[in-house]
Amino acid sequence: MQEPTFLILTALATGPKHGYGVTQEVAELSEGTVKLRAGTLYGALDRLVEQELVMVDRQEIVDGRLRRYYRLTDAGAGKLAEQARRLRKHAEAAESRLQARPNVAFGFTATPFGARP
Amino acid sequence: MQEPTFLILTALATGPKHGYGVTQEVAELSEGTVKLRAGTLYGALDRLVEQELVMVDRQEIVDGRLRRYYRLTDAGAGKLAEQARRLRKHAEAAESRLQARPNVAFGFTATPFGARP
DNA sequence: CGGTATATACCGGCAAACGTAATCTACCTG
DNA sequence: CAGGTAGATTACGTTTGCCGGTATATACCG
Repeated sequence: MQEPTFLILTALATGPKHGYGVTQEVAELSEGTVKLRAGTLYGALDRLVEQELVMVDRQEIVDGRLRRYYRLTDAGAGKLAEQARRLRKHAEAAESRLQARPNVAFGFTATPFGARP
Repeated sequence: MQEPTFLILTALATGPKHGYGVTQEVAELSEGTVKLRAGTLYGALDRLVEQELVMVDRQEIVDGRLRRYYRLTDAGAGKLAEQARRLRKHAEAAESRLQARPNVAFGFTATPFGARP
């Protein structure tokens, strides 16, 4: 599972949202670093529905525009929990290994012989 | 950056390793869940070298076989640190949201009306 | 002698994300 | 009232990067 997909599931964890709402929620929870494009968003949602990690909650028509709400299934919540644990483990592994690494504490220090800037 | 790539950088954080060594290290640090295939490994290494996140440290010939060691560049270590922080944030966001979610505390509880098992 | 472990190279396939444009309505601004 | 912005989804082509398999080569073990 890739990052956009993971974040979509995370956004849906607090309750049903429609596609556009997911985009906003993802932008927020990622501190503005991830802005989902339409292609990514709806493509991922379709796949998630197919995999039954997400389902269509309901749909409304507001101002003549369709608004389709999605929500996590139990399987989706389970999958998200599993993936979150996985990510955390990986992040911890990386961070502890980086600490053990003497050089490059903050930004730029010793670039060993022969390396370019 | 995807998971295999992230794990390759993590494996190299403790010091230079050759390709095969990276595979083993990744299998270990991921608790056996990620076993890199040759195509994935060398493809990713080539890309990382091109992006200058990793560089060839040295190469030896052992038993007539080439053994090429790779190591993290400073840029690579920086990128890894950044990505690790990112992953941790995402994992935290997901986990706190899942806690806030009442049903599905442990595995299987209330499956709302109309959902299949 | 055959299988397994160590190591890397190469290549085609494919899923997913990326990017952009098109569409439609409501609302605000000059 | 024209024109831009925000909301919301659909559609389509491109690119990226992982996946799987095959090939190659040597050493060691049973």
